[in-house]
Amino acid sequence: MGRYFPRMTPAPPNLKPPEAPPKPYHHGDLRTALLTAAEAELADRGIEGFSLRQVAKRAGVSHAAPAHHFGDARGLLTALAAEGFRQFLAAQAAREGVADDDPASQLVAAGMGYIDFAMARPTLFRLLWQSNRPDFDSHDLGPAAHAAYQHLIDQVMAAGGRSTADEAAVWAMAHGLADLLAAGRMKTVSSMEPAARDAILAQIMRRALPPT
Amino acid sequence: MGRYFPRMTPAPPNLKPPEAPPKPYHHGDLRTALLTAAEAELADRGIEGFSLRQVAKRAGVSHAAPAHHFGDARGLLTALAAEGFRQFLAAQAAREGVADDDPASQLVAAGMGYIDFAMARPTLFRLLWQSNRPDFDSHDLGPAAHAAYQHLIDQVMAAGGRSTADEAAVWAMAHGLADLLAAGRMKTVSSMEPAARDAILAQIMRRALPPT
DNA sequence: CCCCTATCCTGACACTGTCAAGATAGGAGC
DNA sequence: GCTCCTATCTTGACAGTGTCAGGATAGGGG
Repeated sequence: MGRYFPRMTPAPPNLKPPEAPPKPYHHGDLRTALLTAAEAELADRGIEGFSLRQVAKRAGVSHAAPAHHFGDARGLLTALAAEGFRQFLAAQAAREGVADDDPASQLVAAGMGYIDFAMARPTLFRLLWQSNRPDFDSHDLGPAAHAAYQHLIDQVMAAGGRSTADEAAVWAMAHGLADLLAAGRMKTVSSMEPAARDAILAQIMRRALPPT
Repeated sequence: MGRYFPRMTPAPPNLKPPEAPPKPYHHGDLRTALLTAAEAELADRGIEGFSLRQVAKRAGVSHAAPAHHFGDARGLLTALAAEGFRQFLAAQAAREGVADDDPASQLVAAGMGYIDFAMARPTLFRLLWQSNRPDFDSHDLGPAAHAAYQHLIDQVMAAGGRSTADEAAVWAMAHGLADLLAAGRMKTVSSMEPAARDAILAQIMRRALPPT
């Protein structure tokens, strides 16, 4: 079966001068190139407009070249999501590195990293959290996904969280802010300048912290 | 252009006995039938697996019949989303009707309705909040979408909210819980029995309320 | 009774994901 | 050097998709 989404823009003529470089038969690092092209395509056309053939074209290979590395479209998106979760975790670590050492500040920092990632790469964020196209039972995506949000939960515990409610509150607050900001629906916050935005987001995150 | 997602299951033989009822040429209420079929398809195959031809088949009409009523696939999803937002608002009203009269209780009730809708119809919820396929600038979807979440904001004000942070905190908390529950990622909460789940969710929602 | 309009169908097109089969390189062994 | 083996990439095909153009059908006003 198939899906068919017409291009919104007919694409400019794009008359290519005969500048064809002697493209080698073997790419060399096609797997990485496809992942890069896939994220670019995702950002350009969205999850629902994602096309495997378009990714191949962007990487300069034939439409069936991705099959060897990823099996099918689901496999490519699964690999992309796994890599995405690792970078998602890295975004949290980056915030923690420049925050105060006390557990509450570290927890808020993790939440801020959560939000940073969502705002910087909104489509990838939605692939991680709102799509069912990747295979979350995959051998590499499964653990990667679990590790990413588990880190936030660990921080809750370190900050004195004791109940399911404590975990859920902090996670939901970070995730709700991230999702609404990634979707561009919370313009009262997203339109602020970065410093003020960070301040207000940190203040909000603290509300969800375990009551002392 | 087109998309192509293969069916995961080859579908059972489904040998039809010659029970063809004398199907009339004019359906009578095809618009409504298509919206119903569309939501069913959405629930079955997800947003990414949504197919206009499959909707038409489900409604028992030709593949091009929807065009007259909705223009294109985007038009159908836009109409479906608009109706969805109205029911989303109704879910909040239902909770408010059985809650205490004080502003804080009413606000928590609105949040619970927000979550109710997400858990009862997760795919439709994601069409409303995480998809870019509907046209949110449409004449009926635009106002419907705005009214739906604006109601929550209004409740925040009635409950003593004064700042952007107050609005954002309550909205993000309700939305974060709803989204994670709809996606089935917060199993520690979603697997609870309804009464206990409601209690813990209400407790969490109260954390986001404007500080008294 | 005629015609007009809304409604619905048929057929075509370009684009999609996937599969099968062939073409090409790169290296190991000799 | 040469052969052969394997991984990699291409080509071609197929069924399914959204959209458009044009034709068929009903139902109601004159």
